[in-house]
Amino acid sequence: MTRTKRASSTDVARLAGVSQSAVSRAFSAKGAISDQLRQKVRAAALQLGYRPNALASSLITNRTNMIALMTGDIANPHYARTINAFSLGLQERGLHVLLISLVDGQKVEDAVEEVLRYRVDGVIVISAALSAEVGEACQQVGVPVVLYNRYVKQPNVCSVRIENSDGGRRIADFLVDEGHQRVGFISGTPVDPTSADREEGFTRRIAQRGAEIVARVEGGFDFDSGRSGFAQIWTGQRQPSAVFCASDLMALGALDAARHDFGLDVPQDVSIVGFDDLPAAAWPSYQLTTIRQPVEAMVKTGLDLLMARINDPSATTQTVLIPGELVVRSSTRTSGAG
Amino acid sequence: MTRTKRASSTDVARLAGVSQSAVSRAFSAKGAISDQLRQKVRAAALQLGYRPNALASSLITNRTNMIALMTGDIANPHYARTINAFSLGLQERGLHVLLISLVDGQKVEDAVEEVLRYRVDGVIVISAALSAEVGEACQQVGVPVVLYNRYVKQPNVCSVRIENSDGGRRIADFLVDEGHQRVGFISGTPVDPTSADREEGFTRRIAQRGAEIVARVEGGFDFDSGRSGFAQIWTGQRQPSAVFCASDLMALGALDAARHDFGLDVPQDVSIVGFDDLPAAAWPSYQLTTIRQPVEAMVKTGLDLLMARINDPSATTQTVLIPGELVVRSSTRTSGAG
DNA sequence: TTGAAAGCGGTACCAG
DNA sequence: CTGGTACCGCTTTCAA
Repeated sequence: MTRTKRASSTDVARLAGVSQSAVSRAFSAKGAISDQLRQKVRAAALQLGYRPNALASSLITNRTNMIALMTGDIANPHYARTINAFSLGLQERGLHVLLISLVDGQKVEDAVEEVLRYRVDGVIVISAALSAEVGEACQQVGVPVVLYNRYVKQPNVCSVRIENSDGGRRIADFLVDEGHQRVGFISGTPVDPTSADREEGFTRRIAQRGAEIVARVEGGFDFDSGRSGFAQIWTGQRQPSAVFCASDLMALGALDAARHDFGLDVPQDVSIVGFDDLPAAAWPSYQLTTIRQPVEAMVKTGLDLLMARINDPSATTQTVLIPGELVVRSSTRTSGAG
Repeated sequence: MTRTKRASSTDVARLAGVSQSAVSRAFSAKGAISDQLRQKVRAAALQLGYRPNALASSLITNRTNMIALMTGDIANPHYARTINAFSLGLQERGLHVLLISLVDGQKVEDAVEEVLRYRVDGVIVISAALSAEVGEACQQVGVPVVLYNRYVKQPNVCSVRIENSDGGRRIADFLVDEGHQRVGFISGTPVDPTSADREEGFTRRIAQRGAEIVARVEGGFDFDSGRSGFAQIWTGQRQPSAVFCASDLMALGALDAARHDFGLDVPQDVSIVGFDDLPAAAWPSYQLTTIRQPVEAMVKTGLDLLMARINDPSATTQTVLIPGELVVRSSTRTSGAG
């Protein structure tokens, strides 16, 4: 019984002996229709395996109930949990997710162009890769955009992000408080403002406190770059007593490098700090000191901003900054003095 | 200049002084149209910020170029990398991803129902949660389905999966070869056939080889259940010399429990084996012996199956079994004898 | 409440 | 190659 063509509202109407309007009303929540008629329609629909075509209706309602989620590498656990939270949150709100993975070399504009063809009701940008062009293009066609942990000097684009600079500052304070005077830093992808901001706050405060950054290497936010970054630092001219990595994943790599590639004792020989508070940061093997990103809260905020704009496109745009929380575990030395 | 209404092909046609058909052709790859006309149309389109409405065209072409990806917990690294691979592969093929996260309590049928409204060209099921109903519903409306690491006794549904039973068998052989006689097992979610198959192959072969399963606990595929599962095993009546966990994530938890909660030496005191070969399995802290799932190859196969069915719905359905590969690292003891 | 008819934004067939 | 026209499946006035 393979049917090559799906039943349409016309088919249902014919079978039920009612008008097409009746079918439409039977499936719409606020349709003014008698129970009796609705029953009849539903029965016919069931018999034909009819399901309303959401795309056809979008044509007239101007709502697709689809939101584009533009992301970077999903395999990166930080993105993974963010996507997960957004995906669940959107579904709870009755929206569907059009997932776009930005590939490294890919032209961002093309991806946006593509998405706009699908008439999504909104766009959420999580990726590290894009920014201004997107806001531009979407704004022109009136599609609300929310930037997650990104920002752009553009008006009319909402964003939520963690206080990166402040996070870096807290880590600097913490390390100096614990007696560190020579520290190192492993950055994320060079172009990423997230990494830059964390570094800025860190660097500035380290200097203010009279400590010194004796090594800095460029990483790429992934495990391996943390591992090789640490190696580069440790084999360099001056060895720091603590290394701050711009992301947890890199910190895990750095920690493993310290322990397993160099046979060091962490935190006695060197302290390691990350940023994000991934689940793995709490695993017994790592016990990483880090800045916690309250993902749930951030995602909720992002969704609220998006929904607000969708429901009222003229609503003022907002930028919400969310403070991180220093989570001290045992990858960092605690000074005897307290 | 915020426009509340987007330009349509009619608008472009009017501005360019051409027919609507011309606009359509100008944006379709195989449109028989002169370069000159195309230029003119494109210019007008650019001026109006026009983009073809993919949804409207789907109405007539019966193709949306959207594929539903139904998944479980994205935060689980195993799912994350699978989704990543599918997402990239689909994009390469010019398809878009409608991402559906199955929530635990959620009725699967509802999710499918929802997806079918969007007229996706195909469905890929990665989740642990669903199976038969989906195939049923989709098949009735002629939407190709591919099951990833799932199966169902249903005809007309394609699937790819790793040889779970065989993987369990190989691990049993490996452990016995290395001199283990008393082993333990931590399962995944009880209802999951993936876990059951791995266990079946493992258990049977362990018995065949004259070794013994001295402990078995139920886990849930996550880190914590591996950790607590190991604790349960180790504090039980008889301690095994090796524990096989139905997934890597659980194995990492078990390994951490052994080392950090019980102060054991892995692999001297106890060997730990997982299944999946997550990136983390290769991290220096873990060095987990496991069965590698060739994710890229499996996903490619899944996509090929899906595309074949989309292009020819009458194509015969296939089930592809892909063998896993035993990856021996240092979480397992190597017998001196070799 | 119910039905008829006019589109929503495109595509495809047809004649020229 | 180009334009006219019917129609995809649904929602939404507007009358009845």
